[in-house]
Amino acid sequence: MIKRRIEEIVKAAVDACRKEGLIPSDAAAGFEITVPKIAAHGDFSTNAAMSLAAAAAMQPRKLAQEIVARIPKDAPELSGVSIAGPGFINFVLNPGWYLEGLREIWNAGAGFGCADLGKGRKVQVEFVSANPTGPLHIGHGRGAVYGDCLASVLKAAGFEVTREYYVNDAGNQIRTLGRSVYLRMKELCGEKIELPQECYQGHYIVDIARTLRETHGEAVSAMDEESAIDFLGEQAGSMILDEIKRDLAETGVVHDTFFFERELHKGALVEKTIEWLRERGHIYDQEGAVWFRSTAYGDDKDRVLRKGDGALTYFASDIAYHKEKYDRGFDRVIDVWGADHGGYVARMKAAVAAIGRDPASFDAVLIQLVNLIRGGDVVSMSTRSATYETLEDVRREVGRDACRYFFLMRSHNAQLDFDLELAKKESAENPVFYIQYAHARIASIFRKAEEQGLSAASPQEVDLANIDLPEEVRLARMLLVLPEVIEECAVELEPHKLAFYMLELSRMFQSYYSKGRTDERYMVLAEGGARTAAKLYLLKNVQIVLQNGLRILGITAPEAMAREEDALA
RNA sequence: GGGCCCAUAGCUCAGUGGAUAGAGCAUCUGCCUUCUAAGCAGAGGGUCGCAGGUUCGAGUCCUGCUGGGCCCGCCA
Repeated sequence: MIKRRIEEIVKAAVDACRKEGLIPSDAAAGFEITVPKIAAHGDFSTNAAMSLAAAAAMQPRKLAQEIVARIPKDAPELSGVSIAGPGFINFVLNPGWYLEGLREIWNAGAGFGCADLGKGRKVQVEFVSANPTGPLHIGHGRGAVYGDCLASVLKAAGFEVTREYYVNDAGNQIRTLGRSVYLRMKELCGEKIELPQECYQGHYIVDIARTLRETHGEAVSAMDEESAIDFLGEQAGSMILDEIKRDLAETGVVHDTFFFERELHKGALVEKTIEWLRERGHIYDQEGAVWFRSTAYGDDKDRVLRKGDGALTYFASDIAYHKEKYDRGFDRVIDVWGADHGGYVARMKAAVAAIGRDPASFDAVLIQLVNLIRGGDVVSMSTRSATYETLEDVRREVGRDACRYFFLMRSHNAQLDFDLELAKKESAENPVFYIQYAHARIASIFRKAEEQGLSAASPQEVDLANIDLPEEVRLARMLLVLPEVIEECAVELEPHKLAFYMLELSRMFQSYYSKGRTDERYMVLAEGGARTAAKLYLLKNVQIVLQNGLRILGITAPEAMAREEDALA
């Protein structure tokens, strides 16, 4: 990684200063390597002289001179080092070094971009986890795509990742589902019913009732009401879960494991966990209820695990579930929740601490709301009524690729305006289209090249001197940044940065490509000799990076952009 | 009343304690005989919500305020 190399160079120079007593050996080593906003300031910059000036009792610029003096003049990576402003040390890289770096992309191919941040540690990403009581809405969709992409990013960053879906199949909601189906079934039999407000109102309940009536009608009519409701809840829940799985699969989201709350109860794991906590002093009884002392770990109030009526709370199951996660051997646990669960973070962190795990190994990521925009207006969404926008509707309308990209193109902790019209546009305004178009253009050039009997030079035979246009060097440099972007996404749990990177890279390529229209030096297939082979070599690397980035985002990399009229023909 | 999130160009948003705060859309001006113009180049447009503080340096960190979203149950 380029940045790391610069860091090593600066560190060596700073250490040399230390050895000579210019900087006290106990001074904090803190300095940063950054990319200046302004190109004229070079490719990389460090604040080392400024941050160490106080400890060295020197003027920053003076110290900068001392540091620069200890950087080898003949470092192959560098073509220039200068001191600027209040004491920045700026580095201009040797363009040839970037171009040499392309070899790394070519050789790694689909593996380029991977980093070793995770060092094989096991991380579980739990996401979606919607109760199987109805179809997924767009809020679930955002969480699903975020969680999936985060998992891919973590995998690329060197973690061993498991995608998990937690199914609440034991609570009241499943009973309510059972009751809703039960009533609809009676209605189908010609009875006049009244559907209570807390029941699920959607039409899908009627469909499920009809199916279950056909398959299990007789059995159900033989049951008493209570067992019928239980039975129907279980059946309907499993049918809906199948639908959710299909819906997710069509969105490109596939979980490795499904964990059922029922399993916890079967093994009496919730009770066992409460006892486990009790033995360690985290539990007390008060007013007939069993309490968890979460305030001991920073929660603002203690929480009930077993209610006065003897029933376990949802939170009790959650603790048992999370204990079970760690017992399965995960070094790190990430939960992806909707923003409305913000109030649960503190108690869950407390629970992780109480079960003897490092709270820092647990992250609850909150995904903010999605506003659907159609024609400039917010399409309002109400969760309880049957009128909310489903993930499936949106995906069918805009397509899977656009759907995913739009969910990923904003930081998860900011609300997202999802513009349906924009997502459908086939023009540069639509970022998904634009990125895919960049990939398709490259594919098209390669098709043309093949027709002309041309192909990319291999790293062994390419003459890098033929890649000499400033835009080409910039492109090469941009390509080499991918591993750093992925690391950043993984550290900050923010895959949207990859989405932005992809857009920026696409712009860079599209701009370069377009110059070929007016300036032959930029035209890839212009002269057909070693120069063309070198340009194709560069383009091949651009294509690899586009493909790898798109793969992590879960978006297809098309060989050609089919016009709508072509598709119809 | 308390907690979490958000506030940056007309609009949608990037922005790692660094130097002159950036994109896209929209507006205006150019560019098609060429590898896909489904595109490209350029111009204008800013009190980074407000007020303090921390320091060599703050859009970024801290405090207070204003405005908006979500949440605050022995619900799930």
